[in-house]
Amino acid sequence: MKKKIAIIEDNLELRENIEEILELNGYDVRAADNGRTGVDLVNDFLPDLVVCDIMMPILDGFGVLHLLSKQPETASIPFIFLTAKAERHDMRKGMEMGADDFITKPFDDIELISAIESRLRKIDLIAKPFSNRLNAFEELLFRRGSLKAVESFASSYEKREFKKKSIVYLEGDWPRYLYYVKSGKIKTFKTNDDGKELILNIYGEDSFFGFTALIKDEQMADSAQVIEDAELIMIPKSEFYSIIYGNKEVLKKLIEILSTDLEKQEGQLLKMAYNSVRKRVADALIELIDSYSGDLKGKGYKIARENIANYAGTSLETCIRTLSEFKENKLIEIEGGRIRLLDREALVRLKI
Amino acid sequence: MKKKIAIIEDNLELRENIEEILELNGYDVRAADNGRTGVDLVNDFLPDLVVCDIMMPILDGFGVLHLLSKQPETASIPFIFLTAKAERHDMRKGMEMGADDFITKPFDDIELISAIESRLRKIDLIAKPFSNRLNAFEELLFRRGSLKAVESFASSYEKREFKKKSIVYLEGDWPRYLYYVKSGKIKTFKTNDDGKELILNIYGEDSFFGFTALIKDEQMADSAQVIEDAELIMIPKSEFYSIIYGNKEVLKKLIEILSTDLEKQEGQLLKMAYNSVRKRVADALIELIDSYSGDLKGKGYKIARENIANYAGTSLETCIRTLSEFKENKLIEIEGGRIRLLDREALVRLKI
DNA sequence: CGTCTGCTTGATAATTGTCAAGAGGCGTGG
DNA sequence: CCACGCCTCTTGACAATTATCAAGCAGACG
Repeated sequence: MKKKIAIIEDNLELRENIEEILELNGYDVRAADNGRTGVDLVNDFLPDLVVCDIMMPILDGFGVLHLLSKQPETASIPFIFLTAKAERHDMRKGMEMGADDFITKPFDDIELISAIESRLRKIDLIAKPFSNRLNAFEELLFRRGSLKAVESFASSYEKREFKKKSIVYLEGDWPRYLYYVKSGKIKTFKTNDDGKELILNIYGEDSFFGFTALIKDEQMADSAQVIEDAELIMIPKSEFYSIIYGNKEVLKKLIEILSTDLEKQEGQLLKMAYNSVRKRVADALIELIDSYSGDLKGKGYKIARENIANYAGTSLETCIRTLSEFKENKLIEIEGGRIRLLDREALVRLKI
Repeated sequence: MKKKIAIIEDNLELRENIEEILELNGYDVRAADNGRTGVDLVNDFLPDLVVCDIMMPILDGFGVLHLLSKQPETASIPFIFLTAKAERHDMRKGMEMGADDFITKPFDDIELISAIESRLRKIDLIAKPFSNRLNAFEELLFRRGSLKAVESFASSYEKREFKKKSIVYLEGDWPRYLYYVKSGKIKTFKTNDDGKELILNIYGEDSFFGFTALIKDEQMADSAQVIEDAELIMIPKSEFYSIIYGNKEVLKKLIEILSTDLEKQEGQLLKMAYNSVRKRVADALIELIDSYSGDLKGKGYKIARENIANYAGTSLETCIRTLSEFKENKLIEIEGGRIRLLDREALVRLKI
């Protein structure tokens, strides 16, 4: 599908000129001739990018940017200013307000197109739907090489294989890497004074872990252990910082990820406080099986009882007893230690 | 104390000129004459701001910025590029890499100083120590007016008074404001299917709440209720977005805040799973009393038992029984319903 | 003065953890 | 190939913890 671009420019000649250039380059273009109609156009057209003059009658470029950045639907549309020769003052103001780029008049076709393409390419990397929680982030990390921003960016990161049960890091370690799971499964957990373990997360293929400690540059607050032979890509701390702090879009994504996690954990907390063991075990089972998705569906899942117990925050024996109950109630089936769901819905909706 | 500025510039005349200007303006200035020594200088001197030429032999300005942004200690030092006339290409590249401003040669004293001061002022707002979790963020929000970025920024937000027990918002509402507590106390909580309530947070004077839902623009995941007559300042959604998304520094702060919260909640989860009611009640009591800090120290704190119970995730009666135990053990004192800590340390360190 | 609300204690039942012991599977070394 | 030890899974018995229902008491308030 054609990319949509909105142009806001009061000068007729210039406006038509830009429209023509962009249409020739295969974009779907609409234009407005002042700030106010421009804002309406953007709200209506929801373009992939806005090119906007700064000096305009009625509502100037800054006003347009301000209005658009107030609405979540339009806040993240890339915004390129047109400015009559680089006025530092304007530039500074625009940057502070969140403009993405500047094109100074007069400009030629190539300049215009290259500025637009560079910006669209960049937004493409991060605008992917948020289905797999870290997809966008990942793309940004791994495709970054192709943007050849700086030569010294190592194109390949360290890759290591970890055997089942081996420790990736321990609570209290200083963070040195961001980890990306290429294959296998990792659990992160915390241990209390009595040595009881609570699993916080299970990371399967294609996910990142270990960034909270990196962000704060503090000791790890949890431990990570392999529960299925894994291959991890380790992105060094320094790379992580330059990726994170260099780019506003990555920061935004990261904020979304963190607040999603936060909400999820609030839910967990409520469950842990008041749900019966029965419900907690059911939830843990569902969560674990989902994170094992695509394994051995026919035969059922081989999941260590201890992991279920530690995820549900209960003792091993109680957990096993509850599983036996589920078995009697025909909710699950156990065969050779492998668990198969018979009535997933009932497990999810469990009343008591 | 004098602000420290590092200058990296290969041209002798220009370098000495800048040094002189800045020293006359009361800064503590050091200079390096190429990129490599410049990086060493910054690592050593840890300035409040770096002014750096782009075109230099040995290691150019981009290289310097890249190296500095890899190290957490130097990643957030404001970075101003000197560039020979606004080359759009360089500017774009620099912005992508995280430069904060550009000064184009030739420039006069006023330009240089104003760029530096504007940047330092901005960083000052957010660089405050992170003692009260949201102080920095707050400053940014409320002082923003003084930066007079855009006239249309309303200088005063809606302010409302809430009586004890009144509801600020309910789980499932759509977010419309970011809330700032000017006085009083608010609790946020979730309710499970049986109607049991778990308190997630207590917000006292000078703190913000309600932003997770705003960030994701989704329905509220918790409810908020007043537990002590409160005065709330309500920052409309649209303002929130333009503040958040317009500024990289705010984004960074927000990430820190979120990951701190996330870590704290992981700890909570562990406690909720395995700690005895005794420990949970002790923790809840400490947390609540801390959030009531500065109230009526001498007489003890008037805290509803129900709130302690809901924070600890236990039944009201059990909570009261546990408090009675604490009283017998001389850990606390209860007089006219007011609770006073006698042995805070013992409560914190409680074994069983 | 009555009524309401919040705090406290008692009795009892339900839930969950702990200790103990046995069954079955799996790999290893003889 | 088999026996052995080790590990995980499972069940039983019992004790400890915690919730629930019920009732009384004190202070606040109209």
